[in-house]
Amino acid sequence: MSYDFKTIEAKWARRWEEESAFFCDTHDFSKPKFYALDMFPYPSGQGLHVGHPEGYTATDIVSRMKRMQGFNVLHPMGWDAFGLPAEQFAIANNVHPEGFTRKNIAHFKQQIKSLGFSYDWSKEVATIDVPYYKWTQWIFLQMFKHDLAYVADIPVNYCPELGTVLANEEVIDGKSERGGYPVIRMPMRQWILKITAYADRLSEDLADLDWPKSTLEMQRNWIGRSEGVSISFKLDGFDEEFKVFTTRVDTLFGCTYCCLAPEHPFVKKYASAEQKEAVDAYVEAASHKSDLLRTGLEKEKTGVFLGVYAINPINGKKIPVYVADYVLGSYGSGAVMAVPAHDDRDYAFAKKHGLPIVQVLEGDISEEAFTGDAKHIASEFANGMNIEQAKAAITAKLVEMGKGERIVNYKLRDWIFSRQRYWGEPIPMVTLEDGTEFPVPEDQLPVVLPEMTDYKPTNNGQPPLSLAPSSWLDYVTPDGRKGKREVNTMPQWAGSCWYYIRYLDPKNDDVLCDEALLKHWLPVDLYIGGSEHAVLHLLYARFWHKFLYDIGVVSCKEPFKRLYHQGMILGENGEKMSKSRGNVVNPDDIILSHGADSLRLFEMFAGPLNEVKPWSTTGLDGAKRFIERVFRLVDEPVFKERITEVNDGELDYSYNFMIKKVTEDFESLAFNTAISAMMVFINDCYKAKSLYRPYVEGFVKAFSCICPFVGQEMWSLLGHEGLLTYEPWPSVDASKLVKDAVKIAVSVNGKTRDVLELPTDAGEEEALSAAKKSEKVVPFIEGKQIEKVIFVKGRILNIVVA
RNA sequence: GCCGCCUUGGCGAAAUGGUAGACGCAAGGGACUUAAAAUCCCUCGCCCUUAAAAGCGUGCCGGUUCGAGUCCGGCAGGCGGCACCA
Repeated sequence: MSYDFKTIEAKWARRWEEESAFFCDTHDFSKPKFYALDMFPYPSGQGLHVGHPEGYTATDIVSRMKRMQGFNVLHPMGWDAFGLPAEQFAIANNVHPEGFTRKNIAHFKQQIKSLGFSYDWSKEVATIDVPYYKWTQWIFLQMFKHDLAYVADIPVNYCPELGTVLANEEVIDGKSERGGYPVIRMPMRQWILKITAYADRLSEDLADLDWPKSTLEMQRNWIGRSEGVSISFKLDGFDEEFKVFTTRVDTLFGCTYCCLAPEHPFVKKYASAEQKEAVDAYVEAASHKSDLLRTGLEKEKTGVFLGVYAINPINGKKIPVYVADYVLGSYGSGAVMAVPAHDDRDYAFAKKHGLPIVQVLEGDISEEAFTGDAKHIASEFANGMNIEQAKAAITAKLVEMGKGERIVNYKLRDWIFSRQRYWGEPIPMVTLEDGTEFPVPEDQLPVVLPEMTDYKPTNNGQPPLSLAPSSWLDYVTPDGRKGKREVNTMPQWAGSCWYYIRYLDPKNDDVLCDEALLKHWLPVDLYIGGSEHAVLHLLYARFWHKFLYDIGVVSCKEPFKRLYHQGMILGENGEKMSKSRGNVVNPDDIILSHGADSLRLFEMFAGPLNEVKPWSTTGLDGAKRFIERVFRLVDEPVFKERITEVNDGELDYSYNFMIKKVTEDFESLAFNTAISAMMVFINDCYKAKSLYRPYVEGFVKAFSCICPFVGQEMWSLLGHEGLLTYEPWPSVDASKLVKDAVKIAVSVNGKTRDVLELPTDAGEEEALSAAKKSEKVVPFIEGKQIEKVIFVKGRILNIVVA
């Protein structure tokens, strides 16, 4: 019987299901724990694509190995199920988004099951489940109680096409992250989470994480911590000061004007009578510009003189104050000191408006600002100092004068947390008739989404829930005050902020998770998912986790100890898979044509997990061919007969080397090289006269992590009744890894001339005398002075001649 | 513009500073077969060559080293992220 993947895969999928083979008793603390987590998918209408199994196979391989190594492994799966596409589908087809979503979940689940992942389905969660989002709402209430959630009328990123606001993280080049629709700025009442209160810790704690460097860097840049000095400038003729933030306090003597953001309160208040008209017109125009226009393409520095002056605190000089939209209202204090000689933007602005340029550091400023380090030449007491020294000296002076203080600023802004959508968690708040915000009491959770027939936002910008029946909308507090429920819902990111916690205890209705389980299982040991979440999900989840730490729910500071990103799988033509390019590969087709094991093997062998790699039909054929080659060892009589109970030693080295390599490579997620080591072993098996049974079985265990169906089938063909799941992981006999003889490269002046076979313990002298006898080496050293000999045992002998 | 990553055969790739190209794909040749498929064996960086040996070779230029794909400096190209953050 040859390799019949359809029968094999159906058979073992059924058996695993029947026996709940991968059930994890989270309350069993007797074994060391291992928590392997996948980023749970959004169950889209298209079903799984071939990118999903890539990351899932990686965590599955590690999970299977860890189980065999004696760990209690938690490997769960769930659904990030709230979201825009379902709502848009519902509107277009006049159905409820939940039905569509549930159908997609069922489809995803069936697809995932057919791929042989060892998930414990008893832990499954979906963010749309009422018992789940009850606790999402509970966490929100705790944040509200700790002053981390507030409402404000603020300028937001509004997407008319989607009919909702978006977080800063969801806006890319002035367009929505989902759909790519234009986004405009407009003021709106919004719920906001004070993520900035955690900016310092979110930035600092990155240092302890085993995460990809690039992701750490992206988060660091996004949070944008910067140390500097806040300086007070007095307005000339008024008893009023404004503050500017600078990281280059050393250049203060070169400050020749100041700029305020259009949003700065002083702009309207202190613009002079003559300038008022021009200033108002400028501010008005700036408020209509979208962020894209204001910060993007249009690099020209515009601005208008306010008609007032400020006093530079360090030298008492009177300098003009401008309003300019290159100054952002949302960063620092919304005001800057301008030093044209040593800042590119200020240079451009000063040139355009004919403002004086005062050079304080040595350097060429004839064409552009000088921003490098140099000696100060016009900074009075700081002359002769470099940047660092001058910063210290001038800061000290400002502090002494009471005009400056060291502060830290962040680029990170608070998280706009409300969406004008139906298909999201209701925000458990009520606006009372007196206008105050009232949190729904915890014992009244969950606030369940009301049944509705229309999910469209109203045309006056009100969220769909504003049309909910009054039985839902109207609320009376326990002490009799009346109010209306919040009609905004949470963004899709809310549910994914804490799902890894709920997996531990998914059915608990009393608390979001049992305390003992939290202590034992967190943090997540291995988290694999796409890098597109580097600053969205992965930042938000860290924020929530830190909050839960502060209120004593979790006991570790970070949720995900080790993070890894799988690389994208491109189409066969090397381009991104897309319907329009016609290069999409559907995993269902592959399972039918080659089987799940071949798909898993191919994706793991195609290249390093974190790299972008193209799909390859012939590569997939090759994967299947290897499985068939492996399968033959226990299936074809000619090989079966070679399996013996006595070890003739022939495969000792090959087997032990393979197991060692595979164990290390699985641990470091280098599956492509682990597989190549397995291929080498199998090639050796084909040449061997006999196959020592324990070696064949050890191989099958390792192989079954990648190809679980055929691995299990082979295990059964080798005469075992049970499942492989908890069979002990094969061990390595290190003594078998020592060879009697080694090949040593002999090089002359670094160029390899011969390879000699020498006893393993051969020393330098033995190697050198052997080399001197080699006819390939002799011509290169003959008649020359040997100046030096470098010998690395078991590796190389390098002879240096004059 | 700034930050990070990457660049090795026809292709995917491998190589604790120590024999560059393991393993696989594609290609070519052979065995088996009436034939094909499957399988098994062999060849497979470039140049010169009947062959061997020598020479060249990890994007480009330079450096460190007995020895560099690997470390350092500069440049080019590609990918990802941020983008007036003072």
